[in-house]
Amino acid sequence: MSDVLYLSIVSSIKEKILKGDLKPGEKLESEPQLMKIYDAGRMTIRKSLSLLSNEGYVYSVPGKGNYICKPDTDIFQFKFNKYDGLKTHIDKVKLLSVTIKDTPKGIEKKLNLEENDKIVEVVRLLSSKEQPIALEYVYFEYLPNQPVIEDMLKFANYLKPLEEKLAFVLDKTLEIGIELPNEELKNKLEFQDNEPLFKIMETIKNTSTKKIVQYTIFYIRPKYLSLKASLPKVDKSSNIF
Amino acid sequence: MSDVLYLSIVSSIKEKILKGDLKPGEKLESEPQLMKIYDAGRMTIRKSLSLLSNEGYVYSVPGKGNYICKPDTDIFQFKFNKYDGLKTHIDKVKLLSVTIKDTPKGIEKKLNLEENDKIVEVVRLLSSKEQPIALEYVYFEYLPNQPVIEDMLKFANYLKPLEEKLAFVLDKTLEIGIELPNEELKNKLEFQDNEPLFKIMETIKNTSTKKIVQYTIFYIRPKYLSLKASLPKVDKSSNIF
DNA sequence: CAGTGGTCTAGACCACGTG
DNA sequence: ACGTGGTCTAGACCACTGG
Repeated sequence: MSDVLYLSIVSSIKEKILKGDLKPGEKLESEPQLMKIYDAGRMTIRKSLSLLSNEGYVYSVPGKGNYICKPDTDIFQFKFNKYDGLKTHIDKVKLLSVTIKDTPKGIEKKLNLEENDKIVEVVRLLSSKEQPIALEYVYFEYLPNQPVIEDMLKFANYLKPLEEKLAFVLDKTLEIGIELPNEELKNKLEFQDNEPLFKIMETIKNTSTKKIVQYTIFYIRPKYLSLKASLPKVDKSSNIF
Repeated sequence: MSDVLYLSIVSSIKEKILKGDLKPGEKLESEPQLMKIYDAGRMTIRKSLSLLSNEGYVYSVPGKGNYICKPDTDIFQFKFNKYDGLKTHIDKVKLLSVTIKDTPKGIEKKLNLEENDKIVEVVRLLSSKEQPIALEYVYFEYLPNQPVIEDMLKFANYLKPLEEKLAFVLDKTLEIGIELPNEELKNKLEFQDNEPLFKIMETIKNTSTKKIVQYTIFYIRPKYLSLKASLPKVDKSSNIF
């Protein structure tokens, strides 16, 4: 029960679905019927249906009716940030190298570049107070006259401000894999056993220009990374309907 | 440009955001102003704002105004299904064992069970035409007089029908880790090197009863599992607003 | 054809935030 | 007091679906 009519209608219908009175695929009462049932105007009913639709409970077919969804339980959602989402606080970010290369092996396809283009490779080591945790390789197109180096030294996540500015145009993709470390990785991460590492590949693409802005490979020891996902929750925070 | 007024308003405002004329944090024109700008009624303007809100472009503060969002770029979404989401088709599902145990070590906390409760452990091997791909341990409470065994033998995913019926009440959680296989895992998956495995832990909880319905550990060779995630896309499929 | 959902308007009242 | 967004209504017209 809510003091707002359309929310109380939402609760009522949701309860019927949860109790099983309304089953996936079944048709709801028509909107004129719902108006009578809940003593509400049409737009109020439709606001309720809109909310239920956003939350994945209901869909509608023009000319036919409103129906209960058969929900997809296979979509998981997880919040992930290379720097904030770790189990340990990152105390040090050490810039190992910044290299301008002109023959990137294996990476050129990822960045959609021509053969003559140059790319910047940034290698950074992330450590807690005690020990190294992760190694990061960042690749992006080399554009002369762009002073990125200073920002890289200053900020753990130097792309963050850019991301917030361009966020609506950026499309990020993650791929998670496993890799057994080679000697270089072992040395840089300062361990000697054959502990496998998470290999996280992040691609950032500008959807306007269709170009890949950045490609990152992130190696991290599993004990420091928590990869938890859950079914997407719909935020009811919005009041606009 | 769309033949539907509120959609054309959405496009117009979205374009302004993408071009950078409207920046995150900035205030939109007030609703009465927007009514004049677009020559539309209030509810039409609000429908547009509603859509923009659902897609993460706009939020509103009662008594103040509508604002451009500072989007969160750290939430990734991926579609995952233990059985359909693999790189290889699963040809065989071999039931290795079904055991009723009364002292589950390490699992009892996960299932919120009392000490005297019994649980069922189901071990299954999933194989392609050529070779074993994944090993699965499923744990759930043992309830006498419930013939689950037959279903388990018949269906690769025996919980699937149940899931679809109860989907609105089920809360699924995934955790992804890495594990170096012990001898048992190596033998069952028929390989001898030290290839690390994805360890995927799935918890299924009934949100009504607050009980954990099922806990699954899924070991899979990395070459057969594709774990790709992207920023959540908002489906504009819904016509209810 | 009647019934359904989709779009849109004009207008009302409220609670909230700022002066 | 005024402007803002939040809720709600009554009524209109349209396109689509079904018998």
